[in-house]
Amino acid sequence: MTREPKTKAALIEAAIKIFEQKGFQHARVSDIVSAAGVAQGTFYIYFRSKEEIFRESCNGFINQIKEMFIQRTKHLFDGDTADEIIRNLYQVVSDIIDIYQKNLAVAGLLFREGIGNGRLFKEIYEDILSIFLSLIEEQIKKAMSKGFMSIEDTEIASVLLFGLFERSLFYFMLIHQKTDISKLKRIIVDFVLKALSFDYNNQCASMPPIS
Amino acid sequence: MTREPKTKAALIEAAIKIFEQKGFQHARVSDIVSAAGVAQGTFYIYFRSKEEIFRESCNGFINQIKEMFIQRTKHLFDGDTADEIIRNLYQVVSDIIDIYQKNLAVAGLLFREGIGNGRLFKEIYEDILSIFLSLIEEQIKKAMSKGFMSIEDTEIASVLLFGLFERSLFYFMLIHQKTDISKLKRIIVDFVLKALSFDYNNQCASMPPIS
Amino acid sequence: MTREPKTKAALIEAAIKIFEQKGFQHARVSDIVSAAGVAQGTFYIYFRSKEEIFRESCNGFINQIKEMFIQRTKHLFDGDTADEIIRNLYQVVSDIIDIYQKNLAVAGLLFREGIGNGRLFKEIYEDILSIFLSLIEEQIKKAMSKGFMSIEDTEIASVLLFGLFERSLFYFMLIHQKTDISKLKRIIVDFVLKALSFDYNNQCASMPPIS
Amino acid sequence: MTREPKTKAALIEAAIKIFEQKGFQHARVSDIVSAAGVAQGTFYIYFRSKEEIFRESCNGFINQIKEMFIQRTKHLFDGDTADEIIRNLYQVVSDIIDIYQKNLAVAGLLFREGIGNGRLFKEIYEDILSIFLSLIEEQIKKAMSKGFMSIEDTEIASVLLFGLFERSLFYFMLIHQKTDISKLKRIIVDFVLKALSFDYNNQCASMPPIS
DNA sequence: AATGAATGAGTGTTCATTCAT
DNA sequence: GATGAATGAACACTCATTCAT
Repeated sequence: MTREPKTKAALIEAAIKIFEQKGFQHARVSDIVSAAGVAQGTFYIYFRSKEEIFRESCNGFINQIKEMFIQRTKHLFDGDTADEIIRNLYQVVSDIIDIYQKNLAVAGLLFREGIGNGRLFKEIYEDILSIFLSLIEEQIKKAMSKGFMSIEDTEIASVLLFGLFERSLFYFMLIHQKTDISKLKRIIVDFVLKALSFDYNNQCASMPPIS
Repeated sequence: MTREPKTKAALIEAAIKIFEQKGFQHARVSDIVSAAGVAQGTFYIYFRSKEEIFRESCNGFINQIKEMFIQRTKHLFDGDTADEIIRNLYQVVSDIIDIYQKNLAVAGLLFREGIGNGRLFKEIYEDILSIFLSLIEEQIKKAMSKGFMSIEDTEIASVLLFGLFERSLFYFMLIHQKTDISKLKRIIVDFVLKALSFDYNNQCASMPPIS
Repeated sequence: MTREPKTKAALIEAAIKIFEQKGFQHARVSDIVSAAGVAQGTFYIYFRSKEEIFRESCNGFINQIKEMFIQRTKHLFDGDTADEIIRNLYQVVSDIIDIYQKNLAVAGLLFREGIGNGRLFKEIYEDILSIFLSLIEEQIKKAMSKGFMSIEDTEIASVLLFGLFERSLFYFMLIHQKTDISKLKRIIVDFVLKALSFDYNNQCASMPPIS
Repeated sequence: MTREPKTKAALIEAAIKIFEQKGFQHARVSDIVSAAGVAQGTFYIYFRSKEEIFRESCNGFINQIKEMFIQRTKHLFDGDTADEIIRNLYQVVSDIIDIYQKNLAVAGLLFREGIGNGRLFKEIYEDILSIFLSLIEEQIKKAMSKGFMSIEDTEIASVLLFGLFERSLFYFMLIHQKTDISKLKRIIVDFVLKALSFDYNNQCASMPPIS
């Protein structure tokens, strides 16, 4: 386990704070270092540039979501009843939102500042996009093979799902921060399943009482 | 009606081209004026700042979509059969995508560069968001009152729909420009209607053969 | 005739002064612009970089010497008596030294600062070197063909002459500024002619009383 | 006699290599230490500054030439025939060139980088200049007193000789490395002697067959 | 309306040097 | 002696904006 030096962690923490406050463009490296309590030059021991610390600042969040998603979806369709699958899906949605909430500052960075700024965008946002699109598509295909749903074009469906997720979290977490989160989770699951022509069968698809 | 002077139009055209090439941040006013074939100072006769020309560059596109949307949705639920509504909705989706396609450069500006960049974002993107969210929500309420669908929370539904639209067009028009557009239109309509628990009734909801 | 803008000339003049005082490395662009009485940004209208103004500062001097040399040596060996040639050569030497003296600051720049500083050196000094070596060699060959001297290797001779000139002017003009210049001119001519086995014949090679 | 510690020697060796590659200005202390395989801080145990290691890097070469010159010229005019003196002078020239060749990297440093760079120049180059000028002048006076030559101004003559030597070695060793060295040695001796009005008498001044 | 030379505030980055371990 | 993380002063260069013509 390579211990991240304290200084680097302090710089990242400071960077997130400053980027959030001023936006990427208006954040000065000098703001970051003074917030981190280190000297100007120290910054360049750990980061090649302001862009690099931006990227690294986003990584923790991206990786958390990615890993969680991969873990949680492994057994998403292991159950055989619709009910089980609904519960599983709810869990995934719930976890994504929780991670989003715990990393609100970074999420803001990523979806507000990361998009735009030319170079940064291409490397960060489009990466995330392609990673999640393939993860989502994989799950849809699995669901289809298990007979839970029938979709004409899995790529298009994945993109629609991604967009629906990304922008709604962006809106409700960052712009309009007042919604009842557990209601949001429930509605998203329902919306998604219906949109994907999920076969609710004759089972009573009651939402789980999970927080 | 004062016609836009030639010079101003040339500047906007040049700005779109340069913003598209280099992104807002890296586009220089000097790039824009030299692309437009006018002098530095001329720029400031027509625009107060680089931000202003950015905003004005986006306006045509935003207004086209907004006006079309308002016109087309006026009679969206005037029909009484599901089939008519499906046709109407398809028309709206189709028109949005067509306008998007005709303004690809500006759409790219708006959804790539407009998001982010602090000040610009707040003023442009969140404006669009709130305008479209209320327009969408209004339609959903109309649909509910006509008995075509039943939605738990119309605000959340609007946000989900907006996100689904915005990001999917962004993806298929700007990043991954190879999808069969008419198929995309059809699938979006279907996806949206299912997600909104649209009551297809016992009618044969065949998609119209419209281009 | 393209008029050099006043501002550019002022910048070059200021640059020469500042470079002379502080050396290339320690001269700040801000020193130069404030000496020239213009704004920081104005510098970059006329020069791409600090290096570029250095190069341009040297050009006037280099070109003066080069043109004079070419003009003066055209008829260097037109005379048929040794005496005439000695007079002509004296004229060349004298003119070089006069130009050197009139451009002492720039000459100092070139031979003190221009050598070294990696990139600058290669482009400026070695250019001058090759230009003058070929000009000198050409003259030596002419002198040989006219029978005034007999040299084993004209390239080596040119290099020796160039070095002898360059360093002695450097020394007597810039380091040790107290020598009797007309004596120096006379001795250089004599030194050079002897070194090149010039055939003084039986003529009385009295130096001309030219200033 | 305290032997130079290994580390110091490694640093000097590395410094010469890096200075040669990048030039003094662009050589970083960090380049030198990493080439020497030691830590940043170690550098400052042995050298007060980047300038100091530059100076020390040049010292070996300068001292070698100086010592050789002093030794070899002790008996330069001990012989009474011109032939002996020619042989002796050839030996000096030959030894200088050999030392130059064995220290090509350092010689390059000194004559490319050492000149220029303000402070460094004054302390290093002008030192060398004055040392060698006095050594040369001393020899010329000795030669005059022995009746081998007759010179109007020994200082000017010394400067001319120094320049001729320095620049020609610089040129043929560092810029244009293809000349026949033994030919160069022979021609320099001849050039110098003629320039100094050396009295070849009626002796057969055959060059020695030394390599 | 148009010009384009001039402005000058703003900042990312470098790197020689230090010092606690 | 050796380390290497930390320092922080220093500066070239950019470019949106202005304004006299």
